[in-house]
Amino acid sequence: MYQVDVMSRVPVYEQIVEQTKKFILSGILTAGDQIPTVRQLSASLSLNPNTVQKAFKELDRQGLIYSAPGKGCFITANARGILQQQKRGELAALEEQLRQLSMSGIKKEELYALIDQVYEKEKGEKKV
Amino acid sequence: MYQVDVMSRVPVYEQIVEQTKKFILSGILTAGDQIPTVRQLSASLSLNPNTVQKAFKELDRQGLIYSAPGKGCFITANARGILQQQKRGELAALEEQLRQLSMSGIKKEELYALIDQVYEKEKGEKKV
Amino acid sequence: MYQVDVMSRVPVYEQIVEQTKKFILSGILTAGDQIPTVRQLSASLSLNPNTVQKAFKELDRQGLIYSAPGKGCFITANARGILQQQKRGELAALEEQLRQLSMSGIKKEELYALIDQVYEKEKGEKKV
Amino acid sequence: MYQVDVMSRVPVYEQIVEQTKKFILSGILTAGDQIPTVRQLSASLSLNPNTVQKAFKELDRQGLIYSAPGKGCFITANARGILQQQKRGELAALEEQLRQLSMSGIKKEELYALIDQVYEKEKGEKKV
DNA sequence: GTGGTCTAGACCACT
DNA sequence: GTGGTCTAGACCACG
Repeated sequence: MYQVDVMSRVPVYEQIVEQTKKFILSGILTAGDQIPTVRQLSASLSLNPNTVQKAFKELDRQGLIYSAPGKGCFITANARGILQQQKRGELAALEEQLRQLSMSGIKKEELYALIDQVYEKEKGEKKV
Repeated sequence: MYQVDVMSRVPVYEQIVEQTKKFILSGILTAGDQIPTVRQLSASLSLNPNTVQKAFKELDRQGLIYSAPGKGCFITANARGILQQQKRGELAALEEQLRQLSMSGIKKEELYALIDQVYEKEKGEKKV
Repeated sequence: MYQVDVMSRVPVYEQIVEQTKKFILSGILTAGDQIPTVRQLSASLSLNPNTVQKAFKELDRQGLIYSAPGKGCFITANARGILQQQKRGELAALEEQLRQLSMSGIKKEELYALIDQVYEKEKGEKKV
Repeated sequence: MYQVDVMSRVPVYEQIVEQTKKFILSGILTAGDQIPTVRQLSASLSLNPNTVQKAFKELDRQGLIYSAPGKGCFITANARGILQQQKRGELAALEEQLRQLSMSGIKKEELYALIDQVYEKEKGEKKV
């Protein structure tokens, strides 16, 4: 399920955070689901337990998981809602990005096409 | 012209690189133009010359500027072209980003509107 | 293993880069190997950590090593291949060099002999 | 005749020195010939006279030219001989270069071919 | 412990 | 004056 790239310049713990978020957003992990334990994950990814611990602490801080001592970590009830809010907040950053693309000769239509492509696939997945 | 945020998590030298790229892309700096000297910029931004130097070296490495020791640093002939190519290459990353937005309940129409807004402004600037 | 000449006109950090390349090409360092840490190397060569850091960053940039913050720097999987390609690209420069030698009265046969000498030694090493 | 590349990382004055050497070696400039004056060359190359002056000083130092105050600079009688001696001394450096090529999978035969190619052309030029 | 960034200030070569 | 390199030493994030 999880996989990290140690060669990437993005910190390993952040990769775990991002992947967990992706899992929640895409519905692979839903409210109440238990995520792997620190030991399990650190073993399967050959990582230092501290690294995994740090990732989980960050997810906890953002209110996406809660830890039940002795039992494990679980997705919070409103994890998905929190993430959707976060993403909406990132729209501003997207605007700046689009501005630079517009100055790079990328045509409006290319972006339209890209959006359509992503949303079509999304639609298809929902049917499943 | 230049301005940096030392509190940001993104390295100062990288901020300088990004801003220079933005200047090139937007036409503020064009082929042959001299950019500020290391000393000028480090003084005006209250930075250590080494930090600015590091930024310039990175720009040189990417082929966006060339440095003529004893004279200064200048925008290369095809700097803009290189940047446009770079941005085009980043379209793939945008796709993943859009995928996450689509899963966050952001409507296709919101993205269309954002694009239109950016490209309209662009059009206006071109008229000037 | 490493050794630098601070009196040389070629920058120390570049000497480190070149030596590392040589180690990779000769098989002393192979894919996955960890190279000395910044602190180790700077201490053993009596250099400032920054100088070594600069060398490693350059190697990283060329795709010959990757740095895993908190762990160390390692030879990339295709480092050797990249180097072999680089050297092949330098053949053009060799041609100009040979042209000047030919105009300096150096006989063709002297160059043949030099090549044979190098390739004979190479052959000998392969046997070991 | 002369031409410099300000974008190169090799110093401009050194480019002038190298080109002059090349002219001597190839017979374009021979003993007693007058080379351009500092003013002429700095004007035609759009360079600072100091830069040209520095190049000429270096050529003088190496015994390749001598300056007759008020008249100009001239190629010395044994300039060509000095250069041929210099090139011969550089054969050692070539050996190390060849060693690296041999470790890069470049075949002996490729080098033979390169030499033949250069020496054939040389031969042809001599006929003219 | 690791690498990455930054400051402070020096020296050099080049123009 | 310019950029390029280096030392000395600090602080941070990461594992």
